Amino acid sequence: MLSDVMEDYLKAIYRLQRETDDRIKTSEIAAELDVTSPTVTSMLDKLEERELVDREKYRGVTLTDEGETVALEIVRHHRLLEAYLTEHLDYDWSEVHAEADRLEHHISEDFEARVADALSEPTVDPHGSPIPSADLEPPERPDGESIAAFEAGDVVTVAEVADRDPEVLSYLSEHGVEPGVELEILEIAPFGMVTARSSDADEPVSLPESVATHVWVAEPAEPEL
Amino acid sequence: MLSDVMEDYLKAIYRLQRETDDRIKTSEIAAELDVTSPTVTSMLDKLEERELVDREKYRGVTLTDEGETVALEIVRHHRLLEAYLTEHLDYDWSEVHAEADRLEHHISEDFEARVADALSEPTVDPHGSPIPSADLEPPERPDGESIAAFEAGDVVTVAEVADRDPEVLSYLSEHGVEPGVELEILEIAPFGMVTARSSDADEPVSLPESVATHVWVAEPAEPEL
DNA sequence: CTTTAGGGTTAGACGTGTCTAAATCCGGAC
DNA sequence: GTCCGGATTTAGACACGTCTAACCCTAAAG
Repeated sequence: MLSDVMEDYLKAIYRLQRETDDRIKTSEIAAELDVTSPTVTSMLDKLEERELVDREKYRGVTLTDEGETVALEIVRHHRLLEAYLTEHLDYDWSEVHAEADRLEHHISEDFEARVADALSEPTVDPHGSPIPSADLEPPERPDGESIAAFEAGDVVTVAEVADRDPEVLSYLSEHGVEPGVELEILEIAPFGMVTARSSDADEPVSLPESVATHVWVAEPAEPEL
Repeated sequence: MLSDVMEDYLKAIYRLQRETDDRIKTSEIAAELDVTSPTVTSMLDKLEERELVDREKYRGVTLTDEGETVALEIVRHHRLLEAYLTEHLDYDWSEVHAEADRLEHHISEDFEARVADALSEPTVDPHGSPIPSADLEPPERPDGESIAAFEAGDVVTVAEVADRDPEVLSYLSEHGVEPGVELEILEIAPFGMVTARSSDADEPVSLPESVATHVWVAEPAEPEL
């Protein structure tokens, strides 16, 4: 049996691994979870002991298959909960993250199944992030691009908004930037700020680079399913 | 901020207080929570420190008003969750206790409000237990009687089934003993076993005293609401 | 009033997860 | 090839919640 905290570390490593594709360093995990480096080191000792991570001292960790499975289970819980909260309890997609973070460790397999069933086995959460399937097979990396990679004049469809800050999300929500909308890129400023017009808003919206890189678009020739 | 564990102690004391109406002894709490007496003593130190319980060393505790409010909040969470799970996620009333026990500490006030709203502010949970109101005022003790207090020939309406063992509950459920049904008392055996016929089952059912005392009936002349 | 059985509390330990301070390692700069 | 700065790990402490063993209080029996 794993503690909630261990699950949080595995989830954090999983997320970082998705982003960087490299060994994950102590300090990255520390930043992600808002703890100090020695705390991370001691937890990595325990996770290595349990063969949930592969470790090279001083050079970071990667998840073992078993560690990845645990992480996927938590991510599945998290995203199913987010989807359920928006669909059935009237939450806005910008609000669900914190609630899901608190509940994800405490639901039973039975609960998970009933929620998945109530939602007809959804494949993406309200942010457009893929929900791991019930068998917890590692999903394909669905490679899209951030809107920061496009140019003025391009028109793209938002697939995923990969931010977790509710302030940012609620701003995006209010300005028509959410999964499914079309965005016409109006300008990419030299310092990375993206200005775009949403099919879902009257006024254009400008996003600093740090936010724009979290707004993802599926590959160009992706037909609607 | 209180820990989950502290909340569990307060909930346990609250429940015991409802039953016995007396100072609650260390050993009772220990039995309720399945921990040892010294563990309870040290937790009582902390709860007293925070003025959540009134304590007389060697003679037990009672909840302070503040402690009772915390307990009511947890009980409200628990019972709302039970109601929600049966109403919206297709759980049987005999299965919901364990799930609610795990979730009750981890839902936000917002979540609580949305669930209550989705259920239209319910006043009883699926076991017939009263759900504390949102203002957390201590509810009246709704004094009913256990079916063990009746005699052969009496016909009563089940108001509450105050057991938490899922095995017992599922047995009762299968034999037609649940809140709302009518029970014709057929026999009270000398050792306390109650045999009754449910309006909701073909065969009579016999309940040992330990179970029968958990099946409650509202006061005699209670009109249906 | 005294004794005593049984429950309550104290003492001391342990595992978890966290911290700060100190020591140590790695890798890039020169 | 050596050195140094920044990151990592080690060392040691602490709060929490739990335990066992030992001690002590209360209340009931006589």
